[in-house]
Amino acid sequence: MLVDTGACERNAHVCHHRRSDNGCGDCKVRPISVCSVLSLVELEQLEGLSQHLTLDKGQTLFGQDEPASAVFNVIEGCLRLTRLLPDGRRQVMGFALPGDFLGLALQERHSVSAEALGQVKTCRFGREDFAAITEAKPHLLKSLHARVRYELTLAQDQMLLLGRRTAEEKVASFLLSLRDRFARIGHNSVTVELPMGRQDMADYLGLTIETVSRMLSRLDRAHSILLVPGGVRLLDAARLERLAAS
Amino acid sequence: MLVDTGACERNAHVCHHRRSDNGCGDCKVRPISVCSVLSLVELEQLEGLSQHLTLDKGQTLFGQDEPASAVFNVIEGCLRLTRLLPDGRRQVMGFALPGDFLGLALQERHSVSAEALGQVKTCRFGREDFAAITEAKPHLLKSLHARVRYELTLAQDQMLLLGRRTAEEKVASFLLSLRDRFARIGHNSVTVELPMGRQDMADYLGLTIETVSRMLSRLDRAHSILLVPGGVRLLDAARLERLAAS
DNA sequence: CGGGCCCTTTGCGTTGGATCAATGCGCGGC
DNA sequence: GCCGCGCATTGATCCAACGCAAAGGGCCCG
Repeated sequence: MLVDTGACERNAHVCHHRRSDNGCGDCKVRPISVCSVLSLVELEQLEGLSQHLTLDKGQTLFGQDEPASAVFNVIEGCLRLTRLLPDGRRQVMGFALPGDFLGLALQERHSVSAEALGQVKTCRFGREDFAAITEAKPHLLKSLHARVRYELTLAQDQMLLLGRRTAEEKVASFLLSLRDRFARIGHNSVTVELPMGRQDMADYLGLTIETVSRMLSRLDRAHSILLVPGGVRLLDAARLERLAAS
Repeated sequence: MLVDTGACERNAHVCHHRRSDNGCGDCKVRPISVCSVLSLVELEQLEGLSQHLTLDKGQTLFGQDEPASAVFNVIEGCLRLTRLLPDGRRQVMGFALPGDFLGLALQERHSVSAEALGQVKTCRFGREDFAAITEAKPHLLKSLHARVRYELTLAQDQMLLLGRRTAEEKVASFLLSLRDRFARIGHNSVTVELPMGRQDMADYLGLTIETVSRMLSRLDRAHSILLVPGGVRLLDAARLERLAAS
């Protein structure tokens, strides 16, 4: 559970050049992002204020307690959102996938750090710029509002999971929710990719790495899942659902 | 942790008569509620759409999975927001105090039940009515938005607490956060009132009633707190802070 | 293709909090 | 005042998950 506090990489690659090839118009995640409510004209305005930003595996998009100078749309890849206690205990607050919006809470300072779990592409907006846009566009505000409300219900689900579920239920529930999230962004498959390591799963579920590993092995032995490199194949989703729901 | 599913009381008292004595104009919680952003003229419009609703101890304002027909402002008293698993395990998602808004998530159905921990007074708005008001008043939407964003950060704090803190840290942290919440609504005192029972605290913190009791006794024995009927006197808040922060 | 690195898995002993079981205690009703 | 009820406390035991240690396996790099 203790993690090293090694210096983190911040040298993300910013595309300053005009994005003629991939503007907002043909953005892959537009239909599932907060931008989906904007018209083509509005998208063009937005485009001028945005920057593409690419991160490599392990790089930090922003760190806990840093001033929140920008917000982001995730276009590609997966990020880990973590909060660290002074003594090194860590809680993973969530994993951001394509279409997710980072900085919803719009606080002065980020309450979590966001780190890339693989190559990640994001769309960056300056905080001031973004505040101005939402001010001017009530339907964007409503879209953001709907998204925070959704995030709040997810957070409450997670509170129930952390407070009252057993290790096995936690792991089963995690695999299913990840499958559903991937399905919603078009990755429909019985094989669920796990872009995060065991330690990340453990810190997300309030467990230790050993317990996560043991529960995965147990589910594997029971033929509920099949452990494959980089992911998990769900063999008996119904059984997992029963475990997750209780 | 198992709770009986006895029939819950719903016969809340509704004031249908015109509230000449206590309109929104002199509402006690207005400065700290989402209504604080409305002008006096707007408040009068709002008043026509609202109903006062009084609950006695143990009565249910709304139940989990019921269609969400209304939203509420808490005026007086304290409510417990709980989510129940099919097998009876319970998670208390939070406690609502005066000034709090119930139904922020604006879902089709309530994801929690809300039960009065003592006498409670609320201000009720029909769902449709309320949606129409927020549609018409962007500053109210912004106020709600700010509130959900705040709730989201609270939920994340709670996730860290549930996932990574020890029993003693959980209890210390709970007492401090309750003190702070009471302070914000004017109840400034070293003695923190505990309107909820031990079981409620346990279900909020992901513990059992016995563990909560033991931790309170331990803090008492260490002279960090003093257990008094109906509450707790914080004797060494600094020590509690150290425990809570780690 | 071999060595080193890092992550994962597994075994085994430990433990924090759960569970079980009394007992205590405040409060309302009679 | 005394009884009964619902909650809270305390003690004794248990067990799910933790912590440690060692072994396994994939992958990169020379």
